[in-house]
Amino acid sequence: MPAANGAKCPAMALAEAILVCLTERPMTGYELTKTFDTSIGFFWRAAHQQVYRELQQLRASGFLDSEEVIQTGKPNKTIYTVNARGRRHLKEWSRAATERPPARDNLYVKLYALDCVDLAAVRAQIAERLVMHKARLALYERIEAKRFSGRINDLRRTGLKLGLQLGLTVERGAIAWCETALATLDQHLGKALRAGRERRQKASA
Amino acid sequence: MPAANGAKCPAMALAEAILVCLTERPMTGYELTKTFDTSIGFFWRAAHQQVYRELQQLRASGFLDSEEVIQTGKPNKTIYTVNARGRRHLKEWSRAATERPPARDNLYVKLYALDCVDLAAVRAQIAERLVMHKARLALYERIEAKRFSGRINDLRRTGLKLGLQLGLTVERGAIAWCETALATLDQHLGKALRAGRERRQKASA
DNA sequence: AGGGCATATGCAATTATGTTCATATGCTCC
DNA sequence: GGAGCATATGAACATAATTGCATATGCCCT
Repeated sequence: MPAANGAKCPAMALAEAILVCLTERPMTGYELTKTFDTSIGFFWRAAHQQVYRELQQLRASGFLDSEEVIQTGKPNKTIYTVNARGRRHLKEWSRAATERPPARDNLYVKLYALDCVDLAAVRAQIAERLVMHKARLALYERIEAKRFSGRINDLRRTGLKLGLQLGLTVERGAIAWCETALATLDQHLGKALRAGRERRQKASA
Repeated sequence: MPAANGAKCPAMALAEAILVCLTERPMTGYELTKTFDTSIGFFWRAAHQQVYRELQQLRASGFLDSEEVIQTGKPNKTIYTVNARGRRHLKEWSRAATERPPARDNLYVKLYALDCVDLAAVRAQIAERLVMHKARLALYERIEAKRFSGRINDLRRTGLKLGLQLGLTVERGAIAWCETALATLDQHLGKALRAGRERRQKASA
């Protein structure tokens, strides 16, 4: 299989997510992995095994240069840098249309057949989501206040700010929805509880 | 490999998405495929090949009963029904915690390194998304008006309405964000245009 | 002395998802 | 008479993502 393919720009976007991270600064696989746990990890997750595998492929494709750094006391590390070809590839890839990916959220599937699920369990799952969305929102707000409060001129940070704003919008919407959903489900659960109490009273009468 | 596994409830949720569809009514693979193009397809997509493959596995796992219907003029069809075991499995599965899946949207990756992309192309992609989100919102609003306007009592339709409300929230947020993003990018593109004009004027002077 | 964590990397296997190709009939439209 | 669509199904291949296993050192805490 030839490594070089100029024209074709397929999906496989973990590769591009890594390239994009490395345009900020050269990094090791280990550092990249930590990035996929935090910043870019907000919308794209990858385990360290995936990162290392993809790095090798990107180097084989000629998009990355690598430099091994000998260390004492710790294992040696390899620092990867996006080269000119990698940057060209990224710009080319950015021109390809982006499809909106489907949500593929198990919670939505459960919602789709609410009469077939364990209602109390699903309620609890939505409550957990609410906590998570609130935590995420608080985090995004902290980042906004700390790093994106003033006027922003450079393009790089403009993109990051837009991403952050998208995150804020998504979390706020999700929080509002969770609260509505919990209220709605509680009505149904209350009904079930009352019905259960009545049955038990009749039985004991 | 044994088909029966009571305790284990792994991810693999296309299977559950199909089960959930079939709890509404028994269907053929062909009908299911159409469902994955519309209603459940709003958040979970699957091609007919995936659907047929999964149906066979679900039948092998003992979650579905199947009945072949001989037809003339058209190919014969197989109608699948969720049996008691399938329903038990679904209820059991509904109890497992749901992780929020990562967005994995290429557009966000491009946003993440806005200084490395083709800015005009990305702007155009956001504009396309805006059109798509507006169309989707309009569709959801039509569905809401037609099928979920009055009071809803049964659990099944409550779940669907909650899903619809989530969709409305998501699309409205996305539309607002796209409009902000386009305005922001236009400032940068305007700047670049003006700079280009100045360069050309100096060159011709 | 042993447990756990941070650093640093990677192979192998499995699961999940997506794409290409294949088949077969009858209808309608041009 | 051919193009294209609706009906109806599936094998085989290809890509992507997750999970289990594996290694190695130094530090801190108990």
